[in-house]
Amino acid sequence: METILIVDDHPVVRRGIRGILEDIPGVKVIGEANTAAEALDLMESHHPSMVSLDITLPDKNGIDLLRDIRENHITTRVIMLSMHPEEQYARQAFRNGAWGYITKDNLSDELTRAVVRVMDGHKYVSSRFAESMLDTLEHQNNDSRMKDLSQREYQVLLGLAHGRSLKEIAAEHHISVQTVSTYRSRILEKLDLENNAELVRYAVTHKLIE
Amino acid sequence: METILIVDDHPVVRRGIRGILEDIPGVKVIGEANTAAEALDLMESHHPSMVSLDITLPDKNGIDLLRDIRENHITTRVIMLSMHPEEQYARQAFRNGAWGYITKDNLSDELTRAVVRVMDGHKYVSSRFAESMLDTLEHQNNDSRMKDLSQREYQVLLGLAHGRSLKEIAAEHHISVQTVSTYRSRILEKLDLENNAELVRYAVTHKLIE
DNA sequence: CACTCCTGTAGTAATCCTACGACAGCATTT
DNA sequence: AAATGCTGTCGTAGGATTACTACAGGAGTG
Repeated sequence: METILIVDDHPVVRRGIRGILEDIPGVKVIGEANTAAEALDLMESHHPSMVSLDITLPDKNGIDLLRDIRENHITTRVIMLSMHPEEQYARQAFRNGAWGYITKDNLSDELTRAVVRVMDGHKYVSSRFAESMLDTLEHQNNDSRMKDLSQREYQVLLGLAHGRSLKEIAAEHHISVQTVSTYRSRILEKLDLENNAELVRYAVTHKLIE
Repeated sequence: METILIVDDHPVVRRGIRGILEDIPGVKVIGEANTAAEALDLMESHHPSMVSLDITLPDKNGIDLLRDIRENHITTRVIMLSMHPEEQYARQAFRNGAWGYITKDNLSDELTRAVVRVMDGHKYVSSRFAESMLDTLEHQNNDSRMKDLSQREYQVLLGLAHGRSLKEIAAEHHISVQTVSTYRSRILEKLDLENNAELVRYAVTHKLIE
């Protein structure tokens, strides 16, 4: 019996996921968490064999939580769910030990497939993502600058592109405003941009937002 | 019997919403659409009395769809769902005849409340918005249409979108930095934008730059 | 004509942002 | 092993930006 913990801050989504998972034979949902803290608590008490983890959580970045989980619960397999096909996150997810990465686009189909695959000990990547990964590999000439951003830098890039202030971004990631500002400088440097306006344009043309 | 059409491009979310709605006595979900086109088709064939409509759809902006629905199905009441609490959308939604606006944050609770309220002929706004709504309505009594930008404002819009600093723009036009800042404020107000990032995006999508 | 809206303009004070410098822990290279 | 480079993290200080407030002249309206 596979025991699964659902981590997502949107109750509707949790409900949807629970429904999907409970239709899979041999699977039991043992709990739902809507924050990283709650998730860790529940992991401590229930030791689920699998976790369905959203990348965006209120108190912590999903990737960070993934790392925490990997540290203390090595056997637990994590499937990351993302609302958007942001490739950068997918790579980071796998780099940090995720077993699956799917976007919520066509979750109903994919989640089942992913869980079944992972139950059998395989890794799972959505076909959609596989394609875009190929794409990326092919087109890396022009776009390779992106991959050089560190995780933090990427987070800040997204935040700024979305119009969040340094202060907000800092709070979101629990770091100081100055740190965020440093990342911003490094982003501009690495991507050869001059100012925030160019940064936003960069994000738009590279489909990181909208 | 209230007949409801669910419009959302994320199957999980649809599933969650369907579950919630089907728990309300007197409610029947008569279909699910994941694109605007599909939604209009289903409306044509089923004439639902209510629509649960996501603001972001693949083929069309939710607000636009809302407008279409209002044009051809005046009696159908629409409740808008949004993933994020972007107030400007809420305003637009009501301006375009929505009956309810809720964020998916705490959807399970709110959706039921909203549907029940709307079934009874009331409008529904999550309390979270109530305040900012009032604010806006007050402002909009006098003026609801979006006026054009003045010459100066347009110049500043272009300058900012190009990434020039207030200082540079001020020098360029021989006016003080504060004046430029005032124009900026008026631009944000008039175009219903929140910050410079949105301003840049606006300029990009309206082809004012690049 | 009186009234209101829009536009151009700017000051003040409170914040915000940014450039720079620092430093420690890794990873990679030599 | 020593050197180098990248990453994550901050502090300081001063310039930049912002929200507010203000006011005058012109346009449009009842």
